[in-house]
Amino acid sequence: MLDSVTHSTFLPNTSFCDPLMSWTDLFGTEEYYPGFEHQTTCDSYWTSVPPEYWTKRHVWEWLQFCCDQYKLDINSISFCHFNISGLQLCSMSQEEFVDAAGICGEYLYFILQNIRTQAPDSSCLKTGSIKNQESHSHSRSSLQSSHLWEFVRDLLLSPEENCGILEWEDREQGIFRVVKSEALAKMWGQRKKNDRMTYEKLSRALRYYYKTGILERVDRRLVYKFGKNAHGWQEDKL
DNA sequence: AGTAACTTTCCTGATT
DNA sequence: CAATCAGGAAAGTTAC
Repeated sequence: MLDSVTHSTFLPNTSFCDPLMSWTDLFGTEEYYPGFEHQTTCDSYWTSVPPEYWTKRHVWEWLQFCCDQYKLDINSISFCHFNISGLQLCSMSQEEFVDAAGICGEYLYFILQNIRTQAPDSSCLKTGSIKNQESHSHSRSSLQSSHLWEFVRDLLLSPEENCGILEWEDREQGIFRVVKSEALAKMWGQRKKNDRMTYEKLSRALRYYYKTGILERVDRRLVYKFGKNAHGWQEDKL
């Protein structure tokens, strides 16, 4: 399960202050978190907000991020144990992490402790502070590294940004419909800073996912289904 | 620096 | 007819 994750990935010298990773990337727009950010396209970094101040939603997004980033098995995580604020998260012992997420719990605990020690670290704050966000806006953003299927998934899961572009056809089975194809393409293009994106091209990329089991073919126009290798979309796991 | 994975671009032809 | 689907091919990009 964790063969792709070696312990060295989480050694203390591993930086969790990745300067390419923004708070927005991890936690979405400021609409959810009016207390943290005030710029619409802010690029300040998530380490600028200590985990103690995270909301439940932040905690959930962080778990998802860890699964995506470190290839942890999302199915081994009991999300109901993590329906808690950042403050509560920080008060959890390593044993409690293991209880809630098995072997992944150990890694999650370790990652969290790294973030906690690095979030107030001056070098992180220096590079990650809101004041310095302008310089980062010119650097490579991990927005560009987000995969298409994750972008689609996250859009599906955030009605505020969705604007009726995507909608669930069958929530349990992970079947969804592209309602506004051109709008979807435009939004994807926006994320990739590519104004030549079209639904034609986007759908070609989606079709490649059939091969890898991220998506499954549905014999209906503009309808797709998450495959067994897609994760993070299931309602009861959120 | 090299490679593999992923995405974009373009295309031909089929289907709705 | 216009939009979408299916993939092949190849080039471009990103992550490691």
